[in-house]
Amino acid sequence: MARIDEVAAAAGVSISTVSYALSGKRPISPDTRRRVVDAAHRLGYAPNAGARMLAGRVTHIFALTEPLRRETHAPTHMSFVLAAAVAARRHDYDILLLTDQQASEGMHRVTASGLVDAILVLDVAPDDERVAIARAITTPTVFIGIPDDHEGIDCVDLDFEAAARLAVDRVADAGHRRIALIGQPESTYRLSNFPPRVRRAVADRADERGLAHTFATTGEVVTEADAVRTAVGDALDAGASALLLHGVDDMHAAVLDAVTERGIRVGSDISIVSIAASFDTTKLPIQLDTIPLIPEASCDLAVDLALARIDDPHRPTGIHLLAPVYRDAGSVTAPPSV
Amino acid sequence: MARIDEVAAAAGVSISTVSYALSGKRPISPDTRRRVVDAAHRLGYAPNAGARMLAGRVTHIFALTEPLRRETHAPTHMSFVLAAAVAARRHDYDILLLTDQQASEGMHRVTASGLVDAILVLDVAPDDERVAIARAITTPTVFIGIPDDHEGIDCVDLDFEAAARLAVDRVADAGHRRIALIGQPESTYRLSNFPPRVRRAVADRADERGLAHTFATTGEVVTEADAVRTAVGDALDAGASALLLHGVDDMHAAVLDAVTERGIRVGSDISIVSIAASFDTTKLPIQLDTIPLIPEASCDLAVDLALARIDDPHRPTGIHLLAPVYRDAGSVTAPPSV
DNA sequence: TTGAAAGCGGTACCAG
DNA sequence: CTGGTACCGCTTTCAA
Repeated sequence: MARIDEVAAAAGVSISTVSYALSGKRPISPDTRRRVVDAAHRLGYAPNAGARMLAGRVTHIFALTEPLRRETHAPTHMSFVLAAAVAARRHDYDILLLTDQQASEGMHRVTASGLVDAILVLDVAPDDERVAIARAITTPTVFIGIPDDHEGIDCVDLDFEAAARLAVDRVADAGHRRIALIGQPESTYRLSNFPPRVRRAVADRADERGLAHTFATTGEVVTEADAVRTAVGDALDAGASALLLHGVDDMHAAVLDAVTERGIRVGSDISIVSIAASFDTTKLPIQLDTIPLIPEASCDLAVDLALARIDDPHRPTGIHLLAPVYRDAGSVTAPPSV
Repeated sequence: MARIDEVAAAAGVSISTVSYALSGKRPISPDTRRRVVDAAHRLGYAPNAGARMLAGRVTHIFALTEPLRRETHAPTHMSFVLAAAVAARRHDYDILLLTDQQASEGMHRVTASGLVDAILVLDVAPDDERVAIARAITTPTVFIGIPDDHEGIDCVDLDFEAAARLAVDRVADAGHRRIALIGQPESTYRLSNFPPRVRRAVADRADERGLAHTFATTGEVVTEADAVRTAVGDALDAGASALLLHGVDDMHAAVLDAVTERGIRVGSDISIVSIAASFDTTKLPIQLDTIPLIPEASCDLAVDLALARIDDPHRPTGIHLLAPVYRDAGSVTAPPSV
């Protein structure tokens, strides 16, 4: 807990010089600069957080609201939290946790007390209550995920439509003429924002490319292995030679099970692409081509957006989409010549 | 972002009166007190975090170090984070996240900058590197979990030995004479601190109670379904009428599978108790008697300890064990009369 | 029971 | 290129 005046004394300069030498906010001669840095290092100096928050108007803290609800996929969620923390630290920011029960109370509180410079919103729901709060407070807020009503707020997410098109193009280019999209449970298409968009984007692109296409959901509310089996069976019976997957890890596993059971080999008898998977697909028993939803990418961009808005509170808000990336794992090949 | 002077003006009192009226640190007439509270509420006043940290010497922030590594059981981990956040909020504290890569750097940084009042350590390993750091810094640090070398540090955890004894007593009281402990994978008994203790406590208590007992591990490094099946089979062949389980969710599920396959009914043909499960056992296909490891209990106690140490930095450190609680779900009954 | 004012440890402006 | 110093907003003595 060394203080700035101790560093100043040790370096034989004034405290303002120490401040400037360390922040780099005004030119300092290389010599003094070194003396200051040395002294600071030697004393283990770090500016007092409270003093910095008071004097500067910057806290160097982001709040992270995360619902932590039961239905949240824990591993995925953890990756996002970790990615957010890493991205924040790269800019000398720390992460303050706001859990669900405090979503509203917490966002208001950190704003009123000036505890944080910006708020990052995780695990965004289509009708997320935090949208209203974000509009009501002055603290810059960035959503990682896109709610239905996103007027006037900053959002970051994967470009799902582009991802869907990329997947269709890939199998079309490989020569497939009949494809099937294996999707999420029924209810998801009513409750969530993106599954319907992916579905439509796939259908539209398939039409453009002249591909025959089918679509199937995989359960009612949660993924059901039986429903997946049926969906895969129907797709194959309809003559599909390529499957596009959009869903959780369980669904992927069930698809691979169903395919394997039939003695069909992925990457030769059938081609598969996973769209927007947010889990670690390399843990699946068979490696799949993937257009992943990458937590690091989303969080990096979110942090950049937050910093930009802190810098200029009046810059226009908007949705920022991440370009999809295709990860080839050999699960797409030319269709078997019939 | 109303300030204290605005509240003072609105209430017609001095700044210091506002401070005292809100903190309750000195007697204020009921009348002025109400006026102040009203004004503060009306203006949405919250003390500026930076100013409070500077002037008082209290940040109202706890750091939470969490490794977030791959082998961590994500759902369990999330429960602990949530429990810590809730416990902290009850005392007007927020949680600042320190992820793995920053474990050392972060703990030093928050200490040097006075960003937090105390540090909570999650997901403690037997040879945890954070022990050394905790000793080197002045910030009060509480471990949720007990490392091998815990000299001079504060730790909180379930009393595993007591839990083991409780489990043995329960089945012994129910009339069982031969029991089996189904444990963790081999490597865990070398790498981790508590599995061996549970094993020994079960064995000792069983001896005291005159019970025949066996023990089996369930894999090499990770839980293997086959190993579980074998372990269960051996136990039954040896005539065990009660099983004690100490392991992860997968192991529990595998045990229930193995038992069910044999047409044996839990709670009548065989009795089962789960010891120190940190996951949600109610999600298992069959409800089991449990002596759970409760995140809320651990975190509440950890926060209390942290506050106590902030209050008195010189109080003696030590291990604080939580008394085990038996949750009856009907899976223990008298052994079938042969 | 209340008020005035001295810091807390930085930042950044104003000088030089 | 460097130094002096007026705040930042609150807590907490010291006085009344």
